Amino acid sequence: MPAAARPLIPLPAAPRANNRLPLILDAAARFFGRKGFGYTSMRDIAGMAGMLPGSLYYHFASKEDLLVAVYAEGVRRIKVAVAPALAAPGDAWSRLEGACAAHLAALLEDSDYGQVVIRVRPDDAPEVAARLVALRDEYEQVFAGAVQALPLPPRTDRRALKLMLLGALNWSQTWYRPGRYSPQVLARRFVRLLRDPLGPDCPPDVPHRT
Amino acid sequence: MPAAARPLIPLPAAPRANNRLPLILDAAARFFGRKGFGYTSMRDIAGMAGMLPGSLYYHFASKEDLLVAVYAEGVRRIKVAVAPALAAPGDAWSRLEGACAAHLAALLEDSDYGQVVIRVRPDDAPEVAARLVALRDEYEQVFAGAVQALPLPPRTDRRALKLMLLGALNWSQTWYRPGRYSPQVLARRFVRLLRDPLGPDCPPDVPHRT
DNA sequence: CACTATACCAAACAACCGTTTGTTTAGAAC
DNA sequence: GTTCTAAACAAACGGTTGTTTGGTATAGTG
Repeated sequence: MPAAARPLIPLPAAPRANNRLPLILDAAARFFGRKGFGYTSMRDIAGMAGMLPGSLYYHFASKEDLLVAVYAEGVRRIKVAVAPALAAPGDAWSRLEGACAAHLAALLEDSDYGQVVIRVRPDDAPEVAARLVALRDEYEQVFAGAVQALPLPPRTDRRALKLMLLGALNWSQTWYRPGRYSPQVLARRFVRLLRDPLGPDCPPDVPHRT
Repeated sequence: MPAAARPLIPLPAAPRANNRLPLILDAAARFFGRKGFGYTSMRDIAGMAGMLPGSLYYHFASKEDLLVAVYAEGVRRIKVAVAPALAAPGDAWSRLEGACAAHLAALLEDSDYGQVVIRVRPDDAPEVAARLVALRDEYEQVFAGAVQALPLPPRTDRRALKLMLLGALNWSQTWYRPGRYSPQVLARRFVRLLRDPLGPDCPPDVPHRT
């Protein structure tokens, strides 16, 4: 590449300053996350973004394509939120707890994008269902890694453990109301229920460093 | 009111023999459970019941009222399925396991009614949301009883335990495919993950009677 | 047999849906 | 200043939605 004073090719067309695309994504995320995909109309989204319904189709070919964009951003944000917890110092259990707390925070408090990933079922958008599943799997493998890193008794069903924990976390969206449990407290309770013995064979007074 | 040989008032009108109301409920349950409330049209339901859309309104005043009927029947069936497990002999842990297995079976395999209760969010039908929540709570209290009966270490957060377990069970609807895990196996794995110690402070070789 | 409420059909209603089409505006490039 | 294009507007499209209305066959009762 010879260093020209100015590029011959104008660089994929400089985007305009007042690009309202992120505004559309935000509006879509809000509605998709709170009302669901099927219950949200393009008019809802356009209205919140301050545009007309038809204008959305300049940016996205269809409602389902718009969902994919929001969904992908949601997965990206959850991954970004969870990543530092997975790289934190300490033992594998506390890292898992941190990941759960971050997962919950991204899901329940931080933004609407995370809620979309959990709430919207891929089947709701049949045309792009496969892509949504792939995006979700992408994240779940990250989470599965945290479970894999645990020092567990041999012959423990780690898959069941992952399914159980992730299910409990995701379902919290249906009953969570701000105030009672914070994501941090909830994550600690859940992980502790798994790590510490509850059965009658193991005495409850085993000390733990918290 | 003079005691006549036969009642003067014809007794709330004897229902006709060929009453297709259960057929409507079955069709509605199937669609609500598999596609969701908003994605199901009255024409879908009427078509499967072999009727015209308008005919449904003889039996139900609105789509949301129809949902309430299906939802109530779903809750009833889950309760009926779980009840024997809660009354079974044995310790509280095995009773909880049985309840989880029954809950899962009603949710994943038995019929469409159970799926409706888990899948349909009360907010999807705003007009009757309160009634749906009340119905769901009705069952959850039954389940909470099973958790309450567990012999747990003092200061255990039983509410968190209930939320975690019920969340894990309900979320299974999103990933469950017949074949890999059976409801019985899954319930056993989940309960065992809670009962048995996983943490490093308690040795894994503690024997359990299964 | 006559009567009445039941359980449906047939057809339409207004509202809303996702999407398309043609046109206009605003900013950058030459 | 002209040209080009990104980014919007304005208005409609056909189709589907939940629901209503009016009529009708039928089964059970007196």
